[in-house]
Amino acid sequence: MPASKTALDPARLTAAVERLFSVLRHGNPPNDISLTAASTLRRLEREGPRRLTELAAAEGVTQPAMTQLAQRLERDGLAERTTDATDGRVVLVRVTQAGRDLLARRRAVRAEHLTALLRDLTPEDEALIAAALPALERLAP
Amino acid sequence: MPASKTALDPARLTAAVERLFSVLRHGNPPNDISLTAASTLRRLEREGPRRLTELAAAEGVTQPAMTQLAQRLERDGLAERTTDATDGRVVLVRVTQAGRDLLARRRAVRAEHLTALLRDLTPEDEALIAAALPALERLAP
DNA sequence: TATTGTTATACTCTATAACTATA
DNA sequence: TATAGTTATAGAGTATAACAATA
Repeated sequence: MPASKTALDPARLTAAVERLFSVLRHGNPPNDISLTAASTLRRLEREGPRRLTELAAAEGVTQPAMTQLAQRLERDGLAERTTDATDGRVVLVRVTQAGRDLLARRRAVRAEHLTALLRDLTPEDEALIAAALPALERLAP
Repeated sequence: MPASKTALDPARLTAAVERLFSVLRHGNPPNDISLTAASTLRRLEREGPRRLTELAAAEGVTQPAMTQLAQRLERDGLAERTTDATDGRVVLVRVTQAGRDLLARRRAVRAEHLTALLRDLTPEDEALIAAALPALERLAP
C-alpha cells in the first residue's frame, strides 16, 4: 500500500505546530528565560563548551546578540565564559550546574503541562501522535 | 486492540515541537512581525473586531502591552482602532486588508518552507504525520 | 590583513505602577 | 467606585555600524 497520496497540508501542519508551541509556552514557569537563551543552554548541555561565533551562527543571531546573551547568562549564573589558551581572541561558553538545573526544571514543568493536555485526548489520538513522533523528529532534526 | 500503552514521551514531543517551531520560524520572511502580533492579527481575522482587554487576555499579555501592540499595528497599517459607540471607554481593534494580505503572504512563505522540508521525508513518514495531524489539532485547539 | 569579540546606538516587545476618562 | 485604556519607566532581546585585540 504505497503512500503516494499523503494529503499533508503544510499550512495546516504549520498552524498546528504554532498553536501547540503557543500552548506549551504559556505553560512555562514564571520568569522563564527566552527562546534563544533556552536553546543556547540546551546546545551547551548537549554539545559541550562552544565559541561565541559558533553559538551565534547555530542559533541564527548576530555575534553582538550572542555576546550580550552570554553576558546575561553569566550574570545569572547559568553559563561561564572562559578564554581559549591557544587563541587569545576566542571566548568559550559553557553551561554551569545551575544552568543544567534550570533546564531540568523547565523540562519537568513542560512535561507536566503536556501530560495534562494529553489526558484530554483519546488513547487512539495519543497513539497516532506517538507513531508520528519519530517522523516529526526527522522533519526538524 | 486497546491502546493502553501509548509510550508517548511528553519531553520528546515538547522538544520536537520546539525544534519544528524554530525551524519554521527561521524560514520566515525578513522583517516578520512578532509572535504576538501575528497571533493577534490571526485572531482578528478569525473572530472579527475585538476589544483591547479581550485581546490582551486572549494573547496572554498585559493591557499596556496590547495597547502598544495595537498602536504599532495601526501605525503599520495592519489594524485599525475605533471607539465603541455605546461605551466611550472601549477601543475596538480590527484587521485591515493590508493585515489580511500580510497574513496570507506569511502563510504562503511558511507553507513553501515546510513543503521543502517535507521533500526530504519518506512518503511513509509523511503519511504518519498526516495521520497524526487531527490528533495534534485536538491537542492544541 | 583577517578573525574574534565588544561597544554604541536604536528599535521592538514586555512588565509594573501611576494616571485619565468613562460608566 | 469600578472599568477601559494610556502613559511612564525599566529591562530583555535584537540589529547594524564602528571599534579593539589577537592571529
